[in-house]
Amino acid sequence: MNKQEMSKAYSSADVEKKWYSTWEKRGYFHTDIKSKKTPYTIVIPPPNVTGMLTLGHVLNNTLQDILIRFEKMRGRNTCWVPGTDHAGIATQSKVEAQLKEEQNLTRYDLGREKFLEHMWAWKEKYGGTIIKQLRTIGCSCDWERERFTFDPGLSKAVQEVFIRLYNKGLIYKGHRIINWCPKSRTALSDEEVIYKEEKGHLWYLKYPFADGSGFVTVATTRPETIMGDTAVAVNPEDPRFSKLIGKKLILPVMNREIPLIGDSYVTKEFGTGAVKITPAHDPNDYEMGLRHHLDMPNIMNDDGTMNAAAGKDFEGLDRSVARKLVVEKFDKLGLLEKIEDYTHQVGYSERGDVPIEPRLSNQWFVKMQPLAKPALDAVNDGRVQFHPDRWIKTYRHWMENIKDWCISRQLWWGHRIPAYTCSKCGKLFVAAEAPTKCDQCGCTELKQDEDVLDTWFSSWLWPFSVFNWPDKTEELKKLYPTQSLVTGPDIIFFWVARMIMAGLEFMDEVPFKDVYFTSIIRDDKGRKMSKSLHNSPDPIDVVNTYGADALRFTMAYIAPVGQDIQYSNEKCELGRNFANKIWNVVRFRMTAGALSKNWQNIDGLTKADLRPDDQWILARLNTVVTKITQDLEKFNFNEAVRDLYDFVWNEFCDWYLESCKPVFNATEANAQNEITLRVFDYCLSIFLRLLHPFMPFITDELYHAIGFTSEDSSIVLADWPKALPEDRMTELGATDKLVAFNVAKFELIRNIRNVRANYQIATSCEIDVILAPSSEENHDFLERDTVSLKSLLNASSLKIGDKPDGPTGVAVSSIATAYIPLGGVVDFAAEMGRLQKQEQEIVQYIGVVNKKLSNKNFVERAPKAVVDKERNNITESNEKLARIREQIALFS
RNA sequence: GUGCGCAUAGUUCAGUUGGUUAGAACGCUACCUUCACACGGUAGAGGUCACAGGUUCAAAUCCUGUUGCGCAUACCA
Repeated sequence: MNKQEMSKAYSSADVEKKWYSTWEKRGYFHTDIKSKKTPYTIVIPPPNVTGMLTLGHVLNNTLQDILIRFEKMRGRNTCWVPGTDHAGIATQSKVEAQLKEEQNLTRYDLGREKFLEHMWAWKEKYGGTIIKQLRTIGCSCDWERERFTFDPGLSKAVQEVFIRLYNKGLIYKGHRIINWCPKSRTALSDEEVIYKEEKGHLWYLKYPFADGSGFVTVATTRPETIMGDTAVAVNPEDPRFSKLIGKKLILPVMNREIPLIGDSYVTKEFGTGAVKITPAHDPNDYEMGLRHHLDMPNIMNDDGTMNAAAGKDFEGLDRSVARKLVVEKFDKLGLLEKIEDYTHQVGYSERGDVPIEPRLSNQWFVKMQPLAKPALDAVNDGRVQFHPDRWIKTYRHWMENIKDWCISRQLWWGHRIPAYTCSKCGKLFVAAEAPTKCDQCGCTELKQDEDVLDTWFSSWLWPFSVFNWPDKTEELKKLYPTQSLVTGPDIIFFWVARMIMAGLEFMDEVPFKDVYFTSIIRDDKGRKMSKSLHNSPDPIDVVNTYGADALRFTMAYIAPVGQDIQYSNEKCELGRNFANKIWNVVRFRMTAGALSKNWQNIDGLTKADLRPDDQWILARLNTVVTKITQDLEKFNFNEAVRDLYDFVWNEFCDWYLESCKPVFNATEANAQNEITLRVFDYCLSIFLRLLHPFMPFITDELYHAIGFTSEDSSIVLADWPKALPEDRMTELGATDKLVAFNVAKFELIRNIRNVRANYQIATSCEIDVILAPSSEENHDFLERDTVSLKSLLNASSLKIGDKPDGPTGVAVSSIATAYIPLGGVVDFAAEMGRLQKQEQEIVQYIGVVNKKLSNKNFVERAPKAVVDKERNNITESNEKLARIREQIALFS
């Protein structure tokens, strides 16, 4: 390709499409299990199979891709396992809703078998969109290893785990109060309940004593449950009630006798000090029910409507309707004392978005404490590291207070529980296959449990089930444990903690070494992205507008470690502009001549071959290579991106590239040209590689365009740059001192340009410059660099010498005083003004430093290096001040 | 209630274990279509680092408290 073929502005669309399919076709992302390289594995947090790509996914997967590409370039045998989650409730609800809308059918109309057929057909047709979308943003997943949490292999793992835990006594069936979602009609785990603050009421209801001796008033937020009341409880130490304990009350509306009981659980100060007890519909009431041997009538159906036990007046009514009716009835009976406004937390079903109903039912549970202990240790002793590490506290708190995990769901889309019950004697069998007959009574009719398992019961096995555990596969042996997990802190309990438990329990090893928690993405007003707010941009639109590289780069740039990020599409301009910038660097390079023969290195070059700008950029490049590598090792993605951006734009383009122009443009052939081109190419090849994990598409395009790689290879396979050793840098003259000199030179140039700007002299208009160096050393340095200086200043002549006669503009900087002859246009007042402003600033600074140095404590207690530095500053500042005053004197 | 986090330029954010005169991007002002790039260049303006104390020779940085915001979590019906 030559420059003529490169458009002025970079256009991402064609480039991105072309490269992804090439990479995939050539098998770059497929892991060779036979490779001798050290493995580096990441398993993707499997998105819901029904899901569409969101910005959250973009962030999460971009960071994983950066790690994978970085480690691949560093010589690791990388493996990124992709896949999707069957997402029980979410997927089933979605399909049920669609079935209702399109055919007006419920899952019950179809029946279990037919409905599941429908589910699978739906999944084949609409599922996995997100997997295709991940390719659009450049994810280098090993697609040949794609898995699904409900595929046969993973189902086998789930079954195996269930049986093992059951046999170990860690899975049991229990009659307990669980969180019930009346919309999906299933039990939920505690983690699937989200609490929302709601403005409700506190109803004060009177319960008369059976003997007619007055009444007790209870305060409740849930009047609709009174039909299930089997007691009223008070604190036995409450003097208002203690003597009344044991008396009978009449439950109004139901006209049933219930006892007044004493239980220390009741808070005397809250409400009236008396609580209605509904054991089947409240976890605390249930506990109390057990303690006091109370009846536990269930008054609701599984869809949140009242059942026969609630009485004829209520049967069939929705819980919200029943609430109103109960209050109405109390009011009519004169038993409604008052209603207060009351703000409280109401538990909602995460997926169904309806208030959950505590419900007494038979469910399967995992005993968590024995599993939690080793998992807690693994994080405490650093076998698993969290980034940022403050999440350890959250993890610890949950693990130390862990409750048993309700794993059964009354859904159809999910792994069926491998438990069978004898229809005759009721004996329970847990096994992979249904037993042919009951070994207790000989009955051959064994019925499988109707329930399926919580989605997370398959997700928690993901880091090893994807490699076909429990089979002892080669993959499992080589690729487990994985290295890094990148996920959101919102699923620390759902997923991260449980994976650590499962890994230790079934593999005897932690599932990953590092967990990087990503930021939560908010809109530019700080609101969470959500469908209902329509503030969630479609990443695919963003890719079409700005390019995938731009989106990736911007995401990495704006995502701080452990902080929320505010996103808006416009921010992608940053990435797009940056892509355009490097595109044009290469365009520029194309005009300067053929690719250097030895661009791969700068071997053989020494100090004498290089211009100060070459030495400076090599020193900076070396620092940047080290810095970016460290940033990535420490998961400091945004720092790495910022460092790269600053280096490429503010150092390489603004200064180095500009300094190369006079060399490249020289009409007569010169030896310098060849050397400078080589340094240029060397730098370019390195920062394109550093950039590749962040912007894979454009970097490969440019790597090919310039000829750093052959048509049949790719930057994907290139080596990660290594910093040169210090003694080599010294040989090249790329020392700290040189860098300091060059930076001072830039300051000088800026000062002169400032004079230019003040006189409104166009950049295109040439000027004459005379430099009076402030020392012998600076003199030598500047003399060596006149070509570059001349070009950067667009000077027609540049001399080193004394102040010329006649009026001049003046720029005083640390290494030299510059005179710019301006003929008759010198504005004395303006020159004076600028010099005086400069004088004022420096005098102020000298004051501050002098104050420090005259402080005995500072000189005595501060480290010597700090004091010396300040002394040096004051010497330099005084010298500069003298020169400024000299100029002022000339103008007065 | 408890825990965690945040507060720096008009806006969005950097600022590593305390140590030059606190930086960037976007926006703003002036000039420039110069042969890499107007998705650009040059030069600028803009900050009492939320507030009040404390530790220190030295605090945006460490400690305490206050205020405001966000998140997580808890059985107060």
